[in-house]
Amino acid sequence: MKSIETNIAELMSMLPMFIDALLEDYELGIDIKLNHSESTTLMFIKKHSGDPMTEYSKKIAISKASFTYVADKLEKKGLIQRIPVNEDRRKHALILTEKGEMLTKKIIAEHNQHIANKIAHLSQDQLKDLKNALEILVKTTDFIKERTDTIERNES
Amino acid sequence: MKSIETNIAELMSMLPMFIDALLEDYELGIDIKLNHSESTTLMFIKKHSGDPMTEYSKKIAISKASFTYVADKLEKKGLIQRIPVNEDRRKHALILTEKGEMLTKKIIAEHNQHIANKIAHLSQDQLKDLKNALEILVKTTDFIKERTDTIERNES
DNA sequence: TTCTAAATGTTAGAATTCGTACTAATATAT
DNA sequence: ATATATTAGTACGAATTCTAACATTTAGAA
Repeated sequence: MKSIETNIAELMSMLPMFIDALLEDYELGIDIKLNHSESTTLMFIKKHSGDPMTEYSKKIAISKASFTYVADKLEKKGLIQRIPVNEDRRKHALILTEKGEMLTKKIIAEHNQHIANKIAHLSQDQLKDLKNALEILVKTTDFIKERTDTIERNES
Repeated sequence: MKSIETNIAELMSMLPMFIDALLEDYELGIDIKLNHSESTTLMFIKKHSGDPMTEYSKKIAISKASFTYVADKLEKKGLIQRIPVNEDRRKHALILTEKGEMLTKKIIAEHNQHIANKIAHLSQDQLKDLKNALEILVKTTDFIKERTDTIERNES
């Protein structure tokens, strides 16, 4: 009999396949070429604008160094702007340009539609279960991160 | 009021952060250098040995072209072997070598321990909820994949 | 203060992944 | 039976991500 922790560890390994299944065949019908990191970044900025760059790099789960590359590309395409933060001159907040705003609206609509199509044949009960499951993961993420932060503070 | 499908689409974007939170600081205490794709592949082969390469590439969610690179590295390190499949000579089954078996045991133990540490402060109820949530995602993955396969067959 | 440690973002080069095209083998249709 | 389409895996160049090292700025301690 495996422990529940072991069960969870094993189930974790299936998550990339879940994400892949839901994003399969996802292609943006827009004129500007954007990869997944770029479009996801735009969506995060639209949802919560003006955060420093490291914040977004954590959300799309790439290193801050890699995120510099993503931000450069989005800036060159005229979709975002780096804004120096007065209170902390190390930080650079990101905001959408006018062009970025308009494009991101389309991206979000297409993204939501794509996912909706993928789960269109699920029953209402299955949809509710799926939504609840994802909410559990979000809560768990917060819980783990809070704890991690606390530990790090105590160590210093 | 957003539709449940839209809620799900938005929640989806948090999954990479969830995975990241649970794998943070994960380092293998073994003498051979392995990246995440390599160690995950070994664990999948140990769990279900002898599948053709494409099967594993789907599980770790990289393209089959990229998986060739991963398999090459594991083979050069003496951890796996490509075995030609008689019934279908296009396919190459993967199996662990003796060395690969031994190493993968350690990897699995360390992986499970790492996850266990990350969720150690969750209550029993939280653990149950998390396990159930992950199981829902696995079921949903299967459901979506079945449906997709059916659609593809009908289109041809 | 003043020294030290930590955080933010960038750079450079290596490692990994991707997209496309290709060969070989199999499945399907006519 | 033959032609056509699909599948498994690989090769190669481009794109993306990573790690390590760095400058700058801020936070904390002595």
